[in-house]
Formats: sequence, C-alpha cells, structure tokens
Amino acid sequence: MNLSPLTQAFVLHFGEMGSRWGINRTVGQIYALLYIAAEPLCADDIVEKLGVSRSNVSMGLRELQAWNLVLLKHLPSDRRDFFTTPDDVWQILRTLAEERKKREVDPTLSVLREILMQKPADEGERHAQARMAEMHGLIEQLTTWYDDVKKLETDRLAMLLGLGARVTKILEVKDRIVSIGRQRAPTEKGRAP
Amino acid sequence: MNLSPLTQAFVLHFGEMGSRWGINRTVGQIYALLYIAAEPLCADDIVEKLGVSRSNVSMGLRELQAWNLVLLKHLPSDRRDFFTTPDDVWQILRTLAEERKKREVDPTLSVLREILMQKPADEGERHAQARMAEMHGLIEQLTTWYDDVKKLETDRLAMLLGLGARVTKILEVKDRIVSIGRQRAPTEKGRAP
DNA sequence: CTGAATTTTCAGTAATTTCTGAAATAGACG
DNA sequence: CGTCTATTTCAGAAATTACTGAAAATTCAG
Repeated sequence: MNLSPLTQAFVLHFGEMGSRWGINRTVGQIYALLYIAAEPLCADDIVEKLGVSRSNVSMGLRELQAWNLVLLKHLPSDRRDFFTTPDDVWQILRTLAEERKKREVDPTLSVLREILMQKPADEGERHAQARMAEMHGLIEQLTTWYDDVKKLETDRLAMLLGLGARVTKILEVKDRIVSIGRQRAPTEKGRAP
Repeated sequence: MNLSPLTQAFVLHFGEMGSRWGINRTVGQIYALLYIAAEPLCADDIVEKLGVSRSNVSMGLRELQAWNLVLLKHLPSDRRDFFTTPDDVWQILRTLAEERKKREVDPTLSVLREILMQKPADEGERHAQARMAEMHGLIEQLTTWYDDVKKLETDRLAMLLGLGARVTKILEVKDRIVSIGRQRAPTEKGRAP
C-alpha cells in the first residue's frame, strides 16, 4: 500500500468497516481513497495506491457504481475512466440511506407482507404472525418517516437535526395553540392535515 | 430445518439478512426464531428446529447476548437456560441502534478525530483532512441528534415520526411566533434556548 | 479496418469465515 | 466426592467469499 500514513489510517479503517457491512475490504478502501482524493482517480491510480490487482479494482468500482456511490468522469483527450465521490456529504448520506433501504428494508417488508397474507395453521403460527405484524408496523412507520424527511432540502434537514428532542417542546406549544383553536369549534374530532 | 412453512420463510429471510449485516446466517436465524416464539426456547430446542450443531447454537447465543438482543430466563426446577427477545419492538430498535452505533459509528469518529489532530504534510493531506472534517461534522450532527431523541419515551418518538416532514410546517409557525416576540425586543440577537 | 489502450470477465486459488464433533468445563445434587 | 446434566471451547473440516492473472471484450484513433 502506497499511501501517506495519514491517508493510510483512513483507508484501512474504511476497509475494516467495509467488511463489517456487506461490502468487502477492497471496496471500502477504494471508496475511502476516492472520498479523500483531491482529484478524480483512474483505476491504475488505485491499483498503485492500494497495491491490489487491476481486476480487483475493476470489480470494486463496479460494485461502488451499483451503489451509486461514485461518479464517472472523463478528462478531455484521455480514454481512461476517472472516478470521484460526490462533494456533498449530505448527498452521500442520502444515497447510502436509499441504497440500504432498497437492499435491506424493502425485501424484509415484502417478505413480512407475504407471510402475513397466509392463514395461521395453529396457535404458534398465530402468535408468530402477530409478532411479525408488530415488526412490520414498526418498519413501516420508520420508512414512512424516512420517505417524508428525505424530501427536505439539506438546510431544513440540518435544522431539524439541530433541534433534536427540543422539537417536542415546540410541539407542546403547538398543542396549546391547537387546543385554543378547539375552544371555538369544540365538536371537531379529526386533526388538521 | 424443522419448522412450519410460515415460520421457515421468516427464519430463512433473517438468515439471509444476517449475512448482509456483520452477523452470520445462523445467528440471524436464531434471533428470528426467538423473536417469533411464543415461549422461551432452550439451546436444544433451537438445535432441533434449525438443524445445526449444538456448539453452533451456543456460539450464536453468545453473540446475541453480546449484542444485548436476547434475554436469559430460568424456569423453576430446570437447570437449562431459556432465551427470549424483548416484547417491545421499539426497545429492540433502540438496542439495535445503540449497539450499531457502538460498533460502527464510535470507532469511526475516534479514527477521524485522531487523524484530524495530525498536521498535514502537503496539499494532498490538507485536502484529505478537510474531507475527513466534513465527514466528522456530519456524523457528529447525526449522533448528537440521536443521543437527543433516544431519550424520548416511545409514544413521543412515535408522534415525532408520525409528523415527519410536517414538523417543518410547525417550525414555520414557531418562527412566526418568535418573530412576533422579537418585535418587542428588536435588539436581541441570539436564539431562544 | 487495424491495432493499441483500456476495461471486463472468469476460472482457479487464496484467504476468511462458519460450522462441527469431541473434549473440557461448570455446577447441581445426593 | 462422584455423577449427571448443561454449556463452552477449540482444532480442524467445510463452505463461502475475496482476489489474482490470463484471456477476452470493448473502445477509439488513425
């Protein structure tokens, strides 16, 4: 591995973390390298810096492209492919969330839904289905929230994060306002949209 | 594998998902089995239902205990260990979040901090550090938010989720309220805590 | 077209991870 | 203490996953 110590520490860490996720060490290292590189890199740059085979780099880049985590660039009068990561870390986070949802959450929801369609054969299956329904409900609540907040522009999202639990304080204020509103229309039962 | 088709589909899916995370197939299957079981199971129950070796189950249970995902129960006048998962799916989610943070996020933050302490040797390292600082900032924002909302009771948290992006609408209301307040004290510069 | 540069594919090998069976350990109970 | 039951440990086998080198495919300038 042909990297400065500072860079190497980062790249090695992402290699480790990569194996802890579904992606392998080399893929993690390639990503880390592209993330911190000042300029787009071509495959041979990566081969040289990481000391792995050309074919391994090719496969790793392909996987990163499948994850939408890298951008392909072309320099004028150079046939080689150059790669970068998006500049905006929030955008990277969004992509990561979206891809993990697609790979992990959606298939799980679909399996749960399928099983919940079936009729339980006995008390054990009845209980199992009830548990699965609980899990399904939780995941659906989370993904509904996610689908909702992912539409926010980044600065709004950051603001929301910054508020954290203090949002509930504001909600209390809102509840007071709403309840004052209710005093004028005490028969109303539903909530405001 | 000695399970009803309905149960088996669930268990097999969690086995697959397990390998997609850091945990292995058997561990995923054991967890799934305990999650849907109506009663606590002992190791030999699991051996029988999953058709894997006793030692494999022992190791799998140990890993699940390390993740705080299973509870150990003892029945009166029975020396065997029985295992369950917590009933409350929100509690399970919290545990999962906490453990993954501990294993994935905290080490990353610590590596980033360590690298950011060093002095960059050249322009490349300067740029690399700037990128790492961006990543560090993002992760810190996310974990600050997480540390904040994890303290909420479950019903509050569920309410927040239910609101989703609509929270920003309420924030706009709040902003108006605050700005009305400002008209009385126009020199104030900071924000309310 | 040709051919040089670049990238991809893939069969085989290496490395890693998972799983097992046998043996060791732990502890309850007479 | 010895025995019986339950659990853990661990060395090696089995399975899976990652990696490589060689060959094939693709791309594009001339």
